[in-house]
Amino acid sequence: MALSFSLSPSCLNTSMASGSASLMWFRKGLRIHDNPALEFASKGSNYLFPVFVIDPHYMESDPNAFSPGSTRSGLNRIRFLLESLVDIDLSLKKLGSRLLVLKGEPSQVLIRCLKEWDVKRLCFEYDTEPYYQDLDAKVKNYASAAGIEVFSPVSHTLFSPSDIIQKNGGKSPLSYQSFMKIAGQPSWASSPLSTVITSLPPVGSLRSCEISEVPTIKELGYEDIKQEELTPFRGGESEALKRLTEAIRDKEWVAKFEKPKGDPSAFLRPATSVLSPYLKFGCLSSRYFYQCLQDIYKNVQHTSPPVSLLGQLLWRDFFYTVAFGTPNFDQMRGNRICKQIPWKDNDELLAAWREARTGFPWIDAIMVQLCQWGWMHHLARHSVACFLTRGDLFVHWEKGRDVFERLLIDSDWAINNGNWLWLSCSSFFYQYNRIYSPISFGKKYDPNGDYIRHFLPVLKDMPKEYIYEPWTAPQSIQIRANCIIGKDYPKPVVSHDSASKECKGKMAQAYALNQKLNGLVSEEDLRNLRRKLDEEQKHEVKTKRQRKLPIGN
DNA sequence: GCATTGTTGACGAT
DNA sequence: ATCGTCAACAATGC
Repeated sequence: MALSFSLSPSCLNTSMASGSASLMWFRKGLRIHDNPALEFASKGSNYLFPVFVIDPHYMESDPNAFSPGSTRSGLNRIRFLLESLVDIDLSLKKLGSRLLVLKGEPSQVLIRCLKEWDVKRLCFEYDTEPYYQDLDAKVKNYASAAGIEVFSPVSHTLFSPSDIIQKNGGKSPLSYQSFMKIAGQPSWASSPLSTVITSLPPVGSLRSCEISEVPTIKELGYEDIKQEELTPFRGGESEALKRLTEAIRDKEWVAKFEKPKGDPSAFLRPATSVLSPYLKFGCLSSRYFYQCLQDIYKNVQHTSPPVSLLGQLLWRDFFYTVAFGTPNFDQMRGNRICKQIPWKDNDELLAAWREARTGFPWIDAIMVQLCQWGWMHHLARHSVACFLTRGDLFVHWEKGRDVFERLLIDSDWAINNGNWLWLSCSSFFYQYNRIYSPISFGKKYDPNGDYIRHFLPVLKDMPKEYIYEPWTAPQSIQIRANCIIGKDYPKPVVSHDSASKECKGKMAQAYALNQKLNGLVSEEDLRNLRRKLDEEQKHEVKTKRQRKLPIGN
């Protein structure tokens, strides 16, 4: 199908003076197709400078991090980004241009480029994340003072988050249904107009700016890591379009797609499209994806949002909108939509979870897949997120969020935080009595435990009767399976039955407090509740011990 | 105030 | 495979 997006005529001012230069600043939106900023930058300019800035904060090796990578990102995602940059560089070269890679604090680098190259027009995709809101404000301030035209279109999402918030009376909708009601159809949904870029203006003189090619992982200062320990997913627009074509070739699969029915244990052929990392970096346009889906839907009976494939794109927009409209969205404190809950500060439990040694094979296998692939099925994410927070360990969702943010190749600020709020029953979803069992949830999809055997080879010879609960295997079986529990594979860090019961009790008390104080729970209120819960637990342990004592002693 | 709804729980009965 | 039960939440709409 043709790429078909129109820009409103007012955006297309082609009467620029000759000799003018435009700068296209790539951040997300690492694609040529459906890229309004790139298109606008290339129109009516004699020179085009396509720039990507390597932000040391994001890219520089950090030996103190808990996994290989920078302070903010694991190596898998850094590599995915570099692959995406190589791909866009190749595409630009085919169009008579190239990618100019620079290093440094992005606003400083950008401002220097604008001066040096006498840029008259600066184009970049609008970004709703707080980091870019701050950064972009600096760059825009400079540009407007210097008389540089700025074009910053919303093209990462289907809708403009600020439009939706405005339509909803200044607040973002807080449920999917209310979001859907307000959103309606995207403005561009039925305006097919092909805008395939066939050539680009040449890159002008670079003067004294230091430009490099896209660096390799090694050049960024990282050790080479064994291929088999890295993600099987390759970055880039070409790969994204290939994956999309493959996914939508099976029209029946697209029409019948129901997210909650997917199999989280499928790893040879994942149950979902795995387009999320490409959407995250903008290697794939969500709007192009949307139009491809509509193309298929119009001829066949199909599932509907929220469970359909289209529904997944709308979830993405939903979280982007709430995240944009909610101050302190990424933390509990000061977040008006987040329940205040006295989470435990327990680094040992957190480390056990993060390092895949909780002793629950289903949980640990998922965490290994996260570390190796940087991707796991949505329901697998639910399992481990629920386990860490309200289900078993009662560790703060922000801690789990940090681990996902670092390791996922598709980690996306709005969506990741939104889902952690959801799974921890801090917002959006509140039925804390519905807990995923770390034993039976995986078993119902994969009774043989093939997923566990693949990601936890230490358990590969454990009989299927015990693979979800290896600590219950008789010693003789453990010996035969070459896996002694407590030595080769850990014992469970908690008993799921008692831990989940305890969690439910804590959630009930925390909810009651939030309700009583109308959500205005102070640090002190939370401290008091935490103390109360600790005392109750001590008492509980004591009475249990007493019950165990032989009668008559 | 009350009924309904909410992307995806576990478990047991049919 | 589909249902009711368990125990039970908040937001929404009437």
